[in-house]
Amino acid sequence: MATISDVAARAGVSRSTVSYVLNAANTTVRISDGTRQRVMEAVEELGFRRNELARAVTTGKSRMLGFWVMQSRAEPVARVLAGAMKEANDRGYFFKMLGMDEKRLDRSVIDHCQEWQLSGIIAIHPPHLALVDLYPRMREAGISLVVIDSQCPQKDTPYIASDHAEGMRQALEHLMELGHRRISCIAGRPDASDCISCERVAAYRSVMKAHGLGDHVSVDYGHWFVEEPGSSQSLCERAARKQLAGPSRPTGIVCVSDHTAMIVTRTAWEMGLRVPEDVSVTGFDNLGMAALCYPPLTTVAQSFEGMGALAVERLLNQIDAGRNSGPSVQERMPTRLVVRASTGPAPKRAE
Amino acid sequence: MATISDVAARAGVSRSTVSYVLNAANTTVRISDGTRQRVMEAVEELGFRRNELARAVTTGKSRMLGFWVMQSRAEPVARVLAGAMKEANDRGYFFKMLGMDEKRLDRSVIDHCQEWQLSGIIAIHPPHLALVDLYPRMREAGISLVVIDSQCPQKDTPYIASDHAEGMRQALEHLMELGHRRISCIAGRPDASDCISCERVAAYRSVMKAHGLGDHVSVDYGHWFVEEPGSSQSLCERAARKQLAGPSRPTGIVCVSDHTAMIVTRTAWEMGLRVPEDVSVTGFDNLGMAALCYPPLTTVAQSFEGMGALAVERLLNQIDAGRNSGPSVQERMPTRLVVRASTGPAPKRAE
DNA sequence: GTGAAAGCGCTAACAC
DNA sequence: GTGTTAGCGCTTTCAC
Repeated sequence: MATISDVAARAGVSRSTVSYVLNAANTTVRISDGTRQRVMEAVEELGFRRNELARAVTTGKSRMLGFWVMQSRAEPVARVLAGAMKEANDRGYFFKMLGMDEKRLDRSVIDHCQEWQLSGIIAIHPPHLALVDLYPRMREAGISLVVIDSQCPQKDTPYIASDHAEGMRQALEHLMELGHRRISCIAGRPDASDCISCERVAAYRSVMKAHGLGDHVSVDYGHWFVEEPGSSQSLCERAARKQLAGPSRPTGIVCVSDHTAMIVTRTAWEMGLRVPEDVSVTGFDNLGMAALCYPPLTTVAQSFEGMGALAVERLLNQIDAGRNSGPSVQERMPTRLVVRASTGPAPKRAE
Repeated sequence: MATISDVAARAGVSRSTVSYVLNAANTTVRISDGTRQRVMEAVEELGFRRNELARAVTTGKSRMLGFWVMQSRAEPVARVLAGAMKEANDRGYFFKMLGMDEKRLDRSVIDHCQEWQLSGIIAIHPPHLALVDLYPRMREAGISLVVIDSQCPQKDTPYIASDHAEGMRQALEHLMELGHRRISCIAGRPDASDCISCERVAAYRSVMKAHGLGDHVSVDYGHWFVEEPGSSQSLCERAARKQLAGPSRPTGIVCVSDHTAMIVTRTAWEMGLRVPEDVSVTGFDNLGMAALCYPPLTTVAQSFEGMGALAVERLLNQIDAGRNSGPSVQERMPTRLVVRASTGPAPKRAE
């Protein structure tokens, strides 16, 4: 590999001159057109590629960001990452992958950031405990952080998530417009740390109350998302069976995730109930499968790609602002209701 | 950030001594326990973290691998990445993300590898054209490459994919054991470049023939996988409707992907056919949704994580072997049939 | 066993 | 405008 010295020699100039023409954008130094020509030609002829590693050492900026993922939910993670990468690449940054289903890295994330001079990291749904421990230390170490979709983030942690409450409201009001009044909810596991689900459930309760349907509020708990399908389903299924049994069953069920909604739908079929004729079901996420299943799922779409892109924007702002950046913000991405075929008019039933 | 010099000063030794104790594993030089003690204490007290960037510059090895993804199919990509990362981390390597849905990087992949001293890259389903162009140049540049699941890889490209033929055989023989004889196939788009689908279809044909069912061979084409559900479904759906119409319809349908199978199943429901009572359906992939839909999908599981891990192993072997590595291999990962509820005994019907 | 010194490839303050 | 020089943080050869 040709180095900058080789280029300098070939062009008959000094190394710094070469560096200047290479960094034309970042420097005030002006190089004459003739020299620049010769340098560029030499670069071309030698197939020279600048060593970004060395560059990062001298400048102290690696232009690498970390992407830290715990508990991978495959599709959302991939989509957030895709959105983040697109935005980062546009700005000349790249991602180094950290974590990904690892309970923890062998050396801590902070060590890793320091060793690799990472400017900052995006952490996607880190568990509460990991975050409580980590964030103050990162702050102290001067490493920027933006969290996506964590469980119970502390109030001062820069944080991006969907507007769960708004999403839930969209789903509920959609059902209400279709005439549903008896609407129940199937939520994530009742685990206190699971705030994403909690937020949605809280919204369910308050929207129901606001529409004078407080008496119909009914929440049961399944699993939040599924890694190993086996056991997880049964919890959700049990919740669904419980709610769907008997004549006073709900006419609509809002679920806190597409996974949950799929299981609820399946359970309904298995119980001889038709969706949406007998019971309408809504999901939350709008994963790929939502469009494919039968009936195609009415669900609240999250903009995973959008969250990724926004996270990068916030992260880079933070980095540019230096370590004494302004007060960190928590932001909510708008959700969008996607109406498909799993919801329909409320059946007329004796109550 | 403390540097190695700070540590040296504090421990009262030279910088090289510090470097030696830090690299105890890689060097033959032995340091006395006393000195090592003092150095380690200094490291501790100063909270010293070695600058891996600088280290990479001097050694010329970045211990970073590239993960290049085109045309993201979210879940498979995420799972391959997870498997690859686990393996890489165990060996002290990390991934820098390249591509991800970008049609191409602004600077070419090769430039990027050279600039960042990447030891090698994993490319997941790169399009045929990209690969044809790229591989020889990478070879020339001395950058190792392992391809996962490409369309039509050249024979000399190190390549890992599922044993599609074996997987298709598993699905077919499962149906045959259940008494099915009239088994049709729904494949990816008839696009010539789509060899993954082609391999499965070819296997379908040959297994059918081998069992004396050549007369029942029937292939129709939908979309291979779905990014934007809207239009894609209709193709698959049309194929399914065509096959399922009339009394001489197949009793079993093998699909080349879970996506396809979901659509076929849905179409069957919509046509008033029951799955599996009237028609059995198999998928291919075993994505998360396969366990959640109704009925839960019998499908051929691919070990995405396994492919990722194996790719890393092969890549690192290649890297260790130097640029004149042995003949590159193409490997097949075993598949595993997961029997769920979308398949059942063939219905007795007048033929 | 330890240190001095040269080097990795690049940037940037300073001179001319 | 361009070159000289020092420096980024680390590794590694070579003496002692």
